[in-house]
Amino acid sequence: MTTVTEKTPSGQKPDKALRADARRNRQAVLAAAKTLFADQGLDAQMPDVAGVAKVGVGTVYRHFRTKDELIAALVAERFERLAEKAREGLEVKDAWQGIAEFIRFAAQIQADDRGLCEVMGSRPEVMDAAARAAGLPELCDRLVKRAQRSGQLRRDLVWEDIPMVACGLGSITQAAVGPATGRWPRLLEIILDGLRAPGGGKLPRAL
Amino acid sequence: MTTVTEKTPSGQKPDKALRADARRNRQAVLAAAKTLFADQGLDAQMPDVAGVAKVGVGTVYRHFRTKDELIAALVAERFERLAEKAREGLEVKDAWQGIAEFIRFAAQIQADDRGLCEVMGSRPEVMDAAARAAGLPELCDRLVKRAQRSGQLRRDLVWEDIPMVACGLGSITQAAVGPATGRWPRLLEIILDGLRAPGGGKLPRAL
DNA sequence: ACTATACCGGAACAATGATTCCGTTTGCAA
DNA sequence: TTGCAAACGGAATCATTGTTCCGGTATAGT
Repeated sequence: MTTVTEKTPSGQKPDKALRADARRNRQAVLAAAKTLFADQGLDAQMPDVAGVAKVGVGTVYRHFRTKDELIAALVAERFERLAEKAREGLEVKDAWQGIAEFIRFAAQIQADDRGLCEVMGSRPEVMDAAARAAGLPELCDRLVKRAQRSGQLRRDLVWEDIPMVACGLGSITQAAVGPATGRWPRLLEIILDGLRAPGGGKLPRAL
Repeated sequence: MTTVTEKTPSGQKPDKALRADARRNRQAVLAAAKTLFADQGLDAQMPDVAGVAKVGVGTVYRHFRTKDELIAALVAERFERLAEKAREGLEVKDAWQGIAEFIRFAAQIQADDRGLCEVMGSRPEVMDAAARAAGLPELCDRLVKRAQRSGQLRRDLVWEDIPMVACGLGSITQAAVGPATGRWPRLLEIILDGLRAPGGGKLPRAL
């Protein structure tokens, strides 16, 4: 069962033990997929991915067994970045700043990636898995608790609310109905405003 | 060109001039589609719709030329209800109550309908068209202006923000990650809280 | 009852797009 | 250099689903 030469078509970080051209192609595919899914959404097609990567479809499939697996890889990468940002947030002096920055980042990441938003909307399981893998539940929990301890975040929030808010922000960024494009950052601030602890906190509500 | 006997396969309200069984079947199809799309999302299949409606596929297609047309019909119906609610909101004594109720309703409608959320997420044009047809831009504008006049709603909101907020709430309701199901109403209240005019308004922020 | 016709059912068709297959090419270790 | 396993390309295949077609059936006016 568990041979040393185990097949790892898409495994975690097996950049080793790959022939030079293979490694290069894999990167090309990932890059192509990233931009294609980002601006065409989830129904960008595999042949197109291959095309943009200057590679045959077969090659795409050698690196990622299915379209879903490719998407999952992309999602994982995003969540990795998110988790990183969360850790940074925990370092920031001001606890509120820490969590607020994290949420802003999450919104931005989605504003830039239609595909990500669609996964969020139509495949919660995938997101959930990726989030768990990146350790986000734990990180969110810490961000929340810390900001609450400092009295700047509403007492009634729990970490599970963070993904929801992030998700909502994601679709807000995409929902730019015609003339409203670019207004989402303001809504983001309004929501953050709502998350702040009533009364408490360093920054008074009225600015 | 414009004959009196014009074909109206799916027209507005041609419930008249339809044979009894046809009218009945049309209703059945709509009902089936409503529930199927509501809980399976947009990729519920036409044959299934027919099946649930106890009707042949052909019949579905006689009433709705394409799947998109069927979806559009469903969406239109929802927006009709939404518009109605908006008009009610304009009648409510308290302007804030009026708009808040409207937004709550919009959130609920989406919480109950996965398909609607997906249309929102992946086909803004359809939504836009339906909203326009139902006169929602105008209605939202009035709701917003009225609540602002009474000093209860943030001055910097414009009607275009309402669809965005509604959209965001929609995906929040769907994003129930496992144990968080049912928490969305609280988030809704938090957001409404953020929309209230700072300082002003009848209800003081601290409860 | 009778017929013209509006409607129905569902098998068959077509299009779209993911995935497989296999002959050819390339990297690299000996 | 040479040998060969690792990779490649992309035409061909398969699966899924929306949509069409047409022989049969129900409705409503006479």
